[in-house]
Amino acid sequence: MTTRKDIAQKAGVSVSVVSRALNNSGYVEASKKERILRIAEELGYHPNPVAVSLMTQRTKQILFYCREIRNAFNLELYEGMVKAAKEQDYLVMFHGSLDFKSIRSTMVDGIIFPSEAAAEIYQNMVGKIYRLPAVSAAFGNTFYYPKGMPMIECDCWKGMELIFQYLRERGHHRIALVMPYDISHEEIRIFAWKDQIQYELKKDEIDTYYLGISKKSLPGDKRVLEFGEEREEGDPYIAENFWGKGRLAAHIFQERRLDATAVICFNDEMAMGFLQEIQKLGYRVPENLSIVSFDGTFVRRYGNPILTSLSLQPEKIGEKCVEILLKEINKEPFKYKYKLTPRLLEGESVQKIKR
Amino acid sequence: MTTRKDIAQKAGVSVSVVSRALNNSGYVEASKKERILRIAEELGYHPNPVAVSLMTQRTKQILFYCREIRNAFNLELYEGMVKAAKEQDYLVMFHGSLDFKSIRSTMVDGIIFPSEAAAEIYQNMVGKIYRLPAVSAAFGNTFYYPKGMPMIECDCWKGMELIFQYLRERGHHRIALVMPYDISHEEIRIFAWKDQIQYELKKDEIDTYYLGISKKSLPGDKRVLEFGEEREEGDPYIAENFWGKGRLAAHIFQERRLDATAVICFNDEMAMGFLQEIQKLGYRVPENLSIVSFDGTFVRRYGNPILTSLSLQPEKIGEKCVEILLKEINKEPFKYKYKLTPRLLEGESVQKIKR
DNA sequence: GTGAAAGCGCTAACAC
DNA sequence: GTGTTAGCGCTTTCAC
Repeated sequence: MTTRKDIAQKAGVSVSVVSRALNNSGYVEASKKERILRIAEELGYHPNPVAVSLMTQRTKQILFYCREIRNAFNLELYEGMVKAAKEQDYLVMFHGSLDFKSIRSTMVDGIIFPSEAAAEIYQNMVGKIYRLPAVSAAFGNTFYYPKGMPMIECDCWKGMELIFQYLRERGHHRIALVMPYDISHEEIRIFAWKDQIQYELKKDEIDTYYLGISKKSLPGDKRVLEFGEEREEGDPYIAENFWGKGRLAAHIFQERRLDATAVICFNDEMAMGFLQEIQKLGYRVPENLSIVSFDGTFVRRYGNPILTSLSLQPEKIGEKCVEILLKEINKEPFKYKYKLTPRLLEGESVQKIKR
Repeated sequence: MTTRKDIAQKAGVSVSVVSRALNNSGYVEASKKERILRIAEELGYHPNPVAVSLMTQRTKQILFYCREIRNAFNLELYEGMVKAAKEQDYLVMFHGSLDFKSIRSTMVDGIIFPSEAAAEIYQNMVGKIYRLPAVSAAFGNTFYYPKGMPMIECDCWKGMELIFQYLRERGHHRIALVMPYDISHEEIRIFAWKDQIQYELKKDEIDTYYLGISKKSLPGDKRVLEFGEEREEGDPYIAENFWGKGRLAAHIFQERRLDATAVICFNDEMAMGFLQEIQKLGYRVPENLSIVSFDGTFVRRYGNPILTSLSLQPEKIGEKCVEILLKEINKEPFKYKYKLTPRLLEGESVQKIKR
């Protein structure tokens, strides 16, 4: 690799002159400058980014600390980040198999978390001693609340309101909720659903219409697997991911003989599993049953019918995360809370029903 | 940030002693070592990765140069890379919005390309002057052939043979091919299909059963968009991506009134679009029409019915890419060609038919 | 205008 | 065993 020293030697000047010529800073005799530039070109010179980083104390890299790369929501978050980062010559690295400790031996200027939970765990483990600028995407989780980290939030509460409004306008009143968690989980979607559904369901019905796919929600049900848990051979429809949990939810829905006319799913992946399996069980979507999900990612298109989904604006969240993180890195002022408004994306999975 | 200097000062020794103590190299008096380690712990010391990189001339980072992050195949390639890289403490960066020139200001020890085409373009543009270790995933493309770069190939020819064998065993003989390219494109899947289908179709039928979704294949058809091209408002079923092209292919299939009993799709995303749209057009899958696609990624599960797909083993390719790239980086011996064998993943989209 | 020199945080050869 | 020194590739200050 050619260095500035090589160029200096060939041009018969010192390294500092080369540096000034190349960086367009300070005084350099015009003819010399030209010669230096030419030689640099000839030698195919490019500055060593590591040396520049050591000098400037900036790596121009950001880490997106995220485990689930197959989750379309995370992908779209990432796309937003890349877009915003590019404008300021930053690169975003996508990584989640890193343990928190080794983040410190990663060449980054800052770090982005995909959720309050990840952010807080990090904060407690290393954030206190290692003060790397960090921001987090957020969804109104009330349990985890990392202190001193800016949060970019999409308003899930508002989102649930929008979904209910949309469904009610189309005649739906008995509306079930499909979640990968237990009903007492500190999740804003659950609170918001309960808040809405109290007008339509009796108190003792709520538990029935809540389809929580977790061990706690379905005690003793062998079909439930936790995230990442190995599936036993031969089981036809369950899996340890959102899609598999969605499929299982369809079976539970049938087993409970629910008379719900609409189902709201935690995210698009779960909805895909639910949709597929409920159709296999003989339901027609949207004729017998309407489905709406959260997220609004591109996978909603893969459904047949295409899913109606509430966009949590992942790309915008991603962009905002980078914007704020870079402010933090550059010691510019920023706020600790940003709130984005969700938007309903109409698909084909909801039908108007007669009362 | 604490440095070794800080520790040295506090411990009353020189930086080199600290270095030796921390790196467990050379002689350090036991009691001093202990003290140094304790102070490092207290101060929350971690070595500056940039400085280490400058010193060792290794960034411990690899770049996966890839544009399409929404493509499940690329995602699974990436997952394989991450897995293999982790074992050797390497990080993989996912990036494709970088122009080739700026790769040079990225802190990486090597670079991985997702296809022969990308690899060759890079090779011609910067690879000749900038000799960064590089490898590429490959699919038997015969047009692009980057010299001097190791290629990890999954055998698409063999894959097509497997698909035909599978389909023939189930009574299929009139088999169409859905591709995002023109029939004269240098693509091994097209060659292999022609090679197989010559036994079952007459020469002048071949063009009809080839469903190429490209401007060249469908001259004057306004519904065709090139990759990345903006879609005009209001068009219901086309798009500038694999999924949209798959949907359009379904319409072409119907318009040509093809009597094919099976369709082979370029990849899972195209198959998802084709599947969805062909069902909307009234075909029943697999009862009226069977579908097989290439790739074998997780999105095949989102189909209803679940797609039967030929796995090109993306994770394994990704792992192998990293394995070879690291050999290249570490100047260990390696071969220039590695070939993986594809595997058919059965789904629900193929049915046995009576002759 | 220019070049020597110091320094970013770390390593490693070498003298003591 | 330990400290001094030079150097990785670059920037920047400061004499000249």
